[in-house]
Amino acid sequence: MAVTIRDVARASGVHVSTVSRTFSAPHLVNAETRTRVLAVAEGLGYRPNRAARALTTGRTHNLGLIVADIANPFFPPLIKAAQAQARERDYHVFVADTDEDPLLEQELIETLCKQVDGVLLCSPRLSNRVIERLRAQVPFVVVNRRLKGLTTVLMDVGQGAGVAVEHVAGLGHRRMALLTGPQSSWTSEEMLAAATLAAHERDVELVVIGPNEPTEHGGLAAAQAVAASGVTAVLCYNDLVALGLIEGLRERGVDVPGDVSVIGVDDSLPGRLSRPKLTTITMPTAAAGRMAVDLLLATIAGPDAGAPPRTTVRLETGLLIRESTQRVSSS
Amino acid sequence: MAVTIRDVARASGVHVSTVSRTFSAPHLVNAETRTRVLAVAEGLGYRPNRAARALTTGRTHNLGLIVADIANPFFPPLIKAAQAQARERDYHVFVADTDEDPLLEQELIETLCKQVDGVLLCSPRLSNRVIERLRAQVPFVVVNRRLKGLTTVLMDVGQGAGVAVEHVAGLGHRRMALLTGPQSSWTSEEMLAAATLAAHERDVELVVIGPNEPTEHGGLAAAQAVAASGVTAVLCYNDLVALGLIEGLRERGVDVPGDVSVIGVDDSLPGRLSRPKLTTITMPTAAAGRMAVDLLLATIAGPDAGAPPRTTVRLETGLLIRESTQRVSSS
DNA sequence: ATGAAAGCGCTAACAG
DNA sequence: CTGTTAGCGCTTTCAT
Repeated sequence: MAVTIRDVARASGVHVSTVSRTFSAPHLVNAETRTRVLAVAEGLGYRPNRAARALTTGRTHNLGLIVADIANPFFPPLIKAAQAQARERDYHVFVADTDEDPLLEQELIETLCKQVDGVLLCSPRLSNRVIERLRAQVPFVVVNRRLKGLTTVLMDVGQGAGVAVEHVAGLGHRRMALLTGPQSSWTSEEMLAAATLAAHERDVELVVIGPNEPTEHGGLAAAQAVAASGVTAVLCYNDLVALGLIEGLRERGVDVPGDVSVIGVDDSLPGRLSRPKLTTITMPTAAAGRMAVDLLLATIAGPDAGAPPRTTVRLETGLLIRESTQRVSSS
Repeated sequence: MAVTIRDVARASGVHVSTVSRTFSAPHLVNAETRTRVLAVAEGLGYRPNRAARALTTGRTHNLGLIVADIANPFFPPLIKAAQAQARERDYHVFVADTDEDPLLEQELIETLCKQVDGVLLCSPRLSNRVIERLRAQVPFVVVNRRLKGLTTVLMDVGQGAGVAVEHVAGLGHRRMALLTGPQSSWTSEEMLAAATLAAHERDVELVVIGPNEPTEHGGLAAAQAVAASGVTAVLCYNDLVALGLIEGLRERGVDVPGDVSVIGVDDSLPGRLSRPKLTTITMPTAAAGRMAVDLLLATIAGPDAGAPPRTTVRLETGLLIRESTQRVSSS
């Protein structure tokens, strides 16, 4: 077995509780004793057993991070940032992929919750009812979904969508399409609402096409409808859809941005590396990940720690203009 | 507090040990009692506390997964697969990103190891010496690095590189470059060795350029050297480097694949969606993730479980020919 | 087949 | 400031 607190106690001639204090409340122990114990612990290669500690403190110092699809390029930067922030705060994080399956998501939360102090739910597919029930078991912070009474981090894609429509209108486009995402997506709803409003204001006609699968296949499949719609600009649910659409349009002899301007959402790696470089709405995924972790930790600490119990943080998005949008051709 | 085994015992009128058995050794308990206990547990929403269980059994049912960079598109499919496989086996997984920092990697392993039954090390940056020392603390399985006496999952990129050189030679190229990766990368060394051999056999001149940063920036930065080298084909450390290179060449008026053919490694999403579609060596990342988890679990179970203690699994790679390679122009 | 009791590694009052 | 004493939730002999 590994070296325990008991070994350290014996080797340094003090009681276990003193060793314990040395690690969890150093100020309560004599400086001399402390350094001695520390030295012995170091020498023995002692590492506190967090699971055992959790048993008495009720704090595991672990977080759960649940996402729909790790392989979706939107998530890795978020996971990376959340994980880094957690480590900074001395927390480890379980990462789980639900494969877009609500039942699996629920099962995961339930088995995980005994082992974590809180759970980060990213773009959850679970029904509000279930989330409501689960939150009694473990603190939640939700990313990119609006949920009454829960701490939430939102990336304000609506704002970005508005700016995108402005951009397109400014380039002279009068007729544009919006490729929506999955039915249950909060992001998609936000985009729809904001784009509708902005289009109306700028007197741009908006054609809504969807729902679409949130992948390149979704975009590819929508190319037919886009080509037939006669629009000269398209705002897509995400970069993947945009990239798939561009591919589909190309197959039909429609040039981007020559004939049609295309805008994505996420500023994902594929969009940055594609040709033409994708104009896209930037999502503050890393900031959202860090923020979500801090809010979760604050929630865990409890209201006594001066943390606002239920907050909704709205992070700004931006429009990154690259090569896939251009002035409408004067044909 | 949450509902414990004690609550279930009280509510179903049996002793805690019986409840415990109901979950961990069902066959040792009377069928009638078992169903009753199960029903009560279900009704109370009882979930065993894995951390507490770990304290007595020594098995946490958790795995650690350590990668250099979650945001590198090579890793997400591997993480996803490993995580899914682990869940299948009733294991949860901690995911940690080392930011390519060996010290952080070591620290992570040391704090994690008390909470996991084993660790999956993906493309570790740690020195062999340190790994050697750490393996005493916790079972390891290493992905994409050759390590004496450790269970290892290798993706045979050397084989793929050989095929790639064949492909290029078959297209009439007589002079090609290899953009290597980071100094410490096993993958890079394998590619170098195999490409050198294959080039020699096919009487192709091989120019080695590197080391390069394993990102699009690395490729971009190498474009100058590639353009100056006068090669007509380039095999790159990974897709990102290839994509960066293509971008850099384009800026210099060099067309891909018109003037230069480019091959990447990974079959990552950006390569699939870029233009021209990248010819690439496919890496069996998902299979490697699943395999690594199963080998790790076997290692944990111990040699008594009939598992080969130290295996080296070599997974085949392939060449996916798309649009970034073509017959050498007869100029 | 079930109960009793001890203990996993650690923390948390409570004494002293 | 340090030692004593209980447990945290669960498994595991050992009895019964």
